[in-house]
Amino acid sequence: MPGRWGRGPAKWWHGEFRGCGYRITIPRQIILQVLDESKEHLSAEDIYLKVHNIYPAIGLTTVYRTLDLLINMGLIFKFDFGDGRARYELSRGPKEPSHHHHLICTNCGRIIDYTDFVDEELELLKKTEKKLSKKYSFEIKNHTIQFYGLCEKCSTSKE
Amino acid sequence: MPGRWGRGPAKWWHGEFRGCGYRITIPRQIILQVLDESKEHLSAEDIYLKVHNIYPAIGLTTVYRTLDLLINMGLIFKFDFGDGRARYELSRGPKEPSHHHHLICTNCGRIIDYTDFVDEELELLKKTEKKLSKKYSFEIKNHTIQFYGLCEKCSTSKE
DNA sequence: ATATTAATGAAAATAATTATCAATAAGGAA
DNA sequence: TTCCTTATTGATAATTATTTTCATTAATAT
Ligand SMILES: [Mn+2]
Ligand SMILES: [Mn+2]
Ligand SMILES: [Zn+2]
Ligand SMILES: [Zn+2]
Repeated sequence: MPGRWGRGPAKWWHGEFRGCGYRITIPRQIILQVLDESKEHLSAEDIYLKVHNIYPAIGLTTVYRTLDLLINMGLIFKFDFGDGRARYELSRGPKEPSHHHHLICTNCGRIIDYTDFVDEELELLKKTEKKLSKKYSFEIKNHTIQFYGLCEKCSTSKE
Repeated sequence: MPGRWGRGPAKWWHGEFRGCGYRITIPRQIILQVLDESKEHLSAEDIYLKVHNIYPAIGLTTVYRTLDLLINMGLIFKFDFGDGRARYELSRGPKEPSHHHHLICTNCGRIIDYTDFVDEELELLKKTEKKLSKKYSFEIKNHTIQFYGLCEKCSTSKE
């Protein structure tokens, strides 16, 4: 069954791979597909299981290796939300620029993506980065902002 | 040699322990002492080794257990800077309120504490927290802000 | 189609953290 | 102080996420 995988229209990230001399393999394509289709914050094992449904030959090692590669290429971000495993998400889709921050419930682990910034916030962030860059001679590439606390459910159930 | 440890003036956190019904033990006192005396971001093993110099009977398990306790009491913060081990620091000393953010070099792992906020930053942060609390019914307890990039050394050595 | 070699996956190795459990010592009562 | 209760400890074993190894496979250029 030739063409079972990878024969569709070239994806937006093919160029990125080619430019770096990396091969476009079936595992890599499906891992990216899984990341693209999920709105959650997937762990390596989550990804492994999802890929496994589509391509059972996948190995967990390959998932880790590919995630590492994607991080270095800047295509995904790696997060630690305190549950003992790393979690990953696409840094930017072809669609919307998905920059956002996180609200993390320290009781149940729920994660809320927070995207509705105000101009004021973005402006100040830019200004702060500039200030820090100069003062510490630090070349800032990106940032994370996380708010910890109790989600609605956990907050009310604790009274 | 009675009074070898723990006979000095009562520390600021003794009340916190008593209030929770926790016992004030030698390991706990020395772990807090080590955290208090260090300006670095110590890992559990770092702490274990430092405590071991003062109190060789210490066990690594106790370090982990105590750190967990201190986190739950709100006396320390736990951070992940991406080097595979958690790092800890006192959340507030008796001296200065030490709230700060971090610059993290993704090349050499250097961590820079950043404390020189502007009023504008603090104000906006407060405002943002209030907005998020309301919109997502999320009870915000604290936050982390981390900037990733290249430190001076790594930035220049890469040209 | 063939050659080259990057990429893969099974398995073993690592390393941080957690669980177990008998021994110890903190803190209250006498 | 001395004794009692039980929270705390530390040695050890267990767990678990991630890495390393290495022989096999498959993506790409020719
Ligand atoms: Mn997110
Ligand atoms: Mn710090
Ligand atoms: Zn919750
Ligand atoms: Zn550096």
